[in-house]
Amino acid sequence: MAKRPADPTNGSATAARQVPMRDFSRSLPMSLLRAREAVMRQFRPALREHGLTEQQWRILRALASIEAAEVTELARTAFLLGPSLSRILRDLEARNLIERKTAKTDQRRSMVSISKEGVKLMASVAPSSEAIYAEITERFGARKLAELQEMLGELEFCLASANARDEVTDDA
Amino acid sequence: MAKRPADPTNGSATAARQVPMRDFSRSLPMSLLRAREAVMRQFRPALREHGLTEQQWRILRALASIEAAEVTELARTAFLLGPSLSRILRDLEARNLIERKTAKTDQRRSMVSISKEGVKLMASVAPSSEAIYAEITERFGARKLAELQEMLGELEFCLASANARDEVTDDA
DNA sequence: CGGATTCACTTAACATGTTAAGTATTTCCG
DNA sequence: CGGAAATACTTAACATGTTAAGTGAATCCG
Repeated sequence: MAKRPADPTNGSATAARQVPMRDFSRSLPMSLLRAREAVMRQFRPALREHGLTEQQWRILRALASIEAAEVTELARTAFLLGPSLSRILRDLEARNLIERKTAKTDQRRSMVSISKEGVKLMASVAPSSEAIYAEITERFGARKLAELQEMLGELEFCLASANARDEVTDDA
Repeated sequence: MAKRPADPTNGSATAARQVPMRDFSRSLPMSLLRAREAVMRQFRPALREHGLTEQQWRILRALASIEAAEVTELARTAFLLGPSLSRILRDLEARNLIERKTAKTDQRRSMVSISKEGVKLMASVAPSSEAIYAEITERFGARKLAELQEMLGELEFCLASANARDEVTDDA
């Protein structure tokens, strides 16, 4: 097994047709997607062993660091859309990994927090998670990793402002 | 609107509980996820105008550059899993954007190619797609973009070999 | 006060991601 | 030749991504 990137079908012999365009495999979205997938492939097995998906793990991690949070705030922190979060919270609550109670001052808001069981589960996963992260850091190089994260942050930032401009154009 | 990263709830006042761990928002998977999302957010509206999802667009692009391909080959090129690709091809075929015919030498294989309509659709989307890519390049800087892609490629590469090792360990 | 808005979610609906199982075909090999 | 194993998909099942619509509670204002 273990397919290498050296397969004949992807050779350079495929002439561009009508639309030149950047070589597909080198587009930025593809690069980001593949890099992320390569990283997550390292983590998924460990999470799976504990019955957690990547997103559930994100939520638990977020909750563990901020004590309690409203759903909207949690969505922003864990970078999930509302509907996804709604479903996942329902499931995590059913598994007793989180707790919810509606805020007293505002009945619309619901405060989410990690449960004792949730903390315990986190504690059991964290070591392997950290080990995997450490291995990635070692393989790729700590300095390069920091550089990469820096660049990713800049990319995000300079595209975020592009959206703000769109909002201005919207008020026609 | 246009929420800035400066919200009080994420302040530095939240003491770590029991599991220190890296600050959540700075984990590599999150950085990659957010960067990619920032990029795709630029493209999605244009694709949507033409009734295409990101994945459908990936497939059309891949097909346009390689003439005809087997499903497995296409999956590798467009970086999609088999089941996803199966569904999408079914839909694209129903919309007459692609064509399929089983290979003569091997009845299991099916050769996929882009249809005349598919080419036409691509031609109508490509300009705005290229324009968006150009704007991203300008905002972020062409040189930095190249550097970023280089690093992403390296990351992918050095993690790919990690899997090969796992396979060796599997044969117990 | 009270209807219109806004807000904080939740549901719904459809598309994809992910893993496992199923199907048909081909190849291996005894 | 013929059954076991491998191959190339496809289906199934469940979880998430994404957009739109729905619901109940708070707020704005007239």
